[in-house]
Amino acid sequence: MDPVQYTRDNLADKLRQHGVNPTHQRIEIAYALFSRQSHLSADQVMAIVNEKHSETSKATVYNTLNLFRQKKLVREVIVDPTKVFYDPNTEPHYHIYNVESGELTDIDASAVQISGLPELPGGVVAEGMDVVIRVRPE
Amino acid sequence: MDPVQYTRDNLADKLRQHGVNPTHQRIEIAYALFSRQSHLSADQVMAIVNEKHSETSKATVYNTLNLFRQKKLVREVIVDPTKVFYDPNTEPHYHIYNVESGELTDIDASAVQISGLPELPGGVVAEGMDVVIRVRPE
DNA sequence: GATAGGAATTGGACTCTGTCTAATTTCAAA
DNA sequence: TTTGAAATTAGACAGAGTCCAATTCCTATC
Repeated sequence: MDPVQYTRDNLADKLRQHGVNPTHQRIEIAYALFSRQSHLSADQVMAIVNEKHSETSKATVYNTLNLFRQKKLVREVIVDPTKVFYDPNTEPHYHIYNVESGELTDIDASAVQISGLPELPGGVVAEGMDVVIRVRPE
Repeated sequence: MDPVQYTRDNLADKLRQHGVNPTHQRIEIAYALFSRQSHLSADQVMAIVNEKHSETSKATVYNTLNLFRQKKLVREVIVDPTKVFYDPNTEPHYHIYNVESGELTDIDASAVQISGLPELPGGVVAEGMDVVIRVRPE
């Protein structure tokens, strides 16, 4: 599957495999997400990418994250009403969301069994299922 | 349980039962949500409540919806990255979300079985679980 | 009825996330 | 070297939601 260690080099390949032209900015944004393997908001991506020198604009960060989503390099996680998180893990999995701290943790989907879901209404196809366990400090 | 027909009168009682002082504006907002039994955004609530005469400000709509949520009269549904929906159904249930149309449909939770979820990390308690099936037109 | 005081409501300014646009820069191919 | 499409950019803009100080509304007490 994916390499153990993400480098700018193998990320460039990954982008190409998904039909994304690997520019400097796109590689840096991909590196921010994949090297951490964590859920980042556009804001956080922006801050990481511009840590050393300002090199990527807000517009590019948003353009790129939307492009990555379309090309299925990342997945959106919608749990916080104020911002979207981007998840570099595109394997089926679920989330634990701490509503106080905003912390987001993965749950492996392979162990989870869900049964008894109804038929979908006619004319639509499932795109995915999100499961979020909302928790708060005891 | 809840009355078959919601009236402004029995909604005032319902508010009181949840520790909410039933003012004119709060009753109208409750009526908008409960009489329709559908998922509304703050914007939609605002429009409904001010349909005939302008009688409730934006600040009050937001204040009231947040109060209703705290008092567990309604539940937030977070599926659309741009706005929160408020759901007058506080029984456990899940959702089908049409990402094209924005349409939100309930799934009865009692028929659904979910097993194999991991232990929660220490120091937190579950507040609820959201299940959203994202669909799009075929 | 009059008054007082806390609760609720209000307009409007403000913040924040995300989008849009027109101009500029980059880059690869010829 | 030229050229043209793709990518990036700054900054204006849009929409959801919050905040705050001022006003209005209720209710209890006299």
